[in-house]
Amino acid sequence: MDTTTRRRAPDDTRAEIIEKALEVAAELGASGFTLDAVAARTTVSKGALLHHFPSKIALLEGMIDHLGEMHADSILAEAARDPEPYGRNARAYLRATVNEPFTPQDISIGRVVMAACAIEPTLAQRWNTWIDKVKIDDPSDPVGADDALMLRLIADGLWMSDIFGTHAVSLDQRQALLSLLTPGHPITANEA
Amino acid sequence: MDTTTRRRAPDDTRAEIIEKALEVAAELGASGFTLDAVAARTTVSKGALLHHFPSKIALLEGMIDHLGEMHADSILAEAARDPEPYGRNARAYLRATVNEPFTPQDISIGRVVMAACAIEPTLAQRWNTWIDKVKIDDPSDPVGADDALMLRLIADGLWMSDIFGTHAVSLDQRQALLSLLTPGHPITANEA
DNA sequence: CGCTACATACCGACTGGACGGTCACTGTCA
DNA sequence: TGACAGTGACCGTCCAGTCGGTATGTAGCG
Repeated sequence: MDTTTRRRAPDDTRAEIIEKALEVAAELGASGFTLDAVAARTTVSKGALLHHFPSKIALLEGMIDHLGEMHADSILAEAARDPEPYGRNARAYLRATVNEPFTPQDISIGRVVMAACAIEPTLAQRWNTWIDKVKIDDPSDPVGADDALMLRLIADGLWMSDIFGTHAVSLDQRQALLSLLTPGHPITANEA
Repeated sequence: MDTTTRRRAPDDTRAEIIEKALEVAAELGASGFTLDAVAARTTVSKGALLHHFPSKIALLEGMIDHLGEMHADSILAEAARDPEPYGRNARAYLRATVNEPFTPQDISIGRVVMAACAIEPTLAQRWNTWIDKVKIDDPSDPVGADDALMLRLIADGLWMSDIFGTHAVSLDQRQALLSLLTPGHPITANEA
């Protein structure tokens, strides 16, 4: 068993492909995101790419799983460092999603993912699955469901605004949105 | 000047093409939205289609202009029938955008527009231009800019949620979001 | 330990179809 | 007659996915 084996572990190859695919998405955008472009950037051939991801959609699924997992992790990490339990998860979701300004690469990747989800609805479902994992298992949070939803909608709207360049939202404004939820003061009218 | 002229006014043809293009978008989705499919549905040929819209992007621009104009109108209409001046425009934006549940056709068209904007950023700018027209020219509204922005982000987030099927938001919850803005009670912390 | 058999990673030229866009031409009006 | 709506066959490109083949592992077996 040689440490310099020529045949790598499949998981390594898959990981490399996804990593490079994200680079291509970041640099070339949706129109330049082709299997050939991705393969050209990896150390493996297009054949190997198709061997590990049997279709373009399968590759996008892999990318979305990767991004979804990372995003879910960062939401949980934000929640873990938030001392205030009230509305913690919703706040963490907003922080992890749009707290810091996007790089041009982030925007480009966001656009590719967005286009993919718009063209292939199953990909949108797959993303939703990842994000759904976060809000589960926190009955300890006394925040009203409506308020929590409100903050998530704000986060999503802000994300879309950043991706499409709709509104210029300052850091102060983002900060203000984070302060919306306070214990015992429901924002929306019909709390349960 | 014959009323049954065989050569129609160009504007009529353009209008028909855009109308039929939206039908194709509604029924076939982003992957089925091709120039051939659009031409096949109109009374004119593909050549005429390309005569009026010299490229696919030009056609999408025409569709976005159409949708943007209609949407801006319906926002203004909502605003006009709202007796409460405080936050009127922001509320109207939310109402016009996501007050009533989307039909599958609406969702499909939304996805096509979304994909187009994600792939071709200039289209996103074009949409923004239409929507920007609404918030202009209302210095009479005393609502804080931050609160107005908040409601717009909620509306956008809700729109995206409807398009991607992320959250199931009840009519009651939508109603509650409309009640967020009340005079003299800023929601966000740092009102000007 | 070889030897065989099979599985899997990988290669890259090729294909087949989709699709955006062109063009030479006709018909119709002012 | 010039300008323009409109035609539809055609073209060129792009690109996802295929396929025959090679290289490199591993498992069984005497």
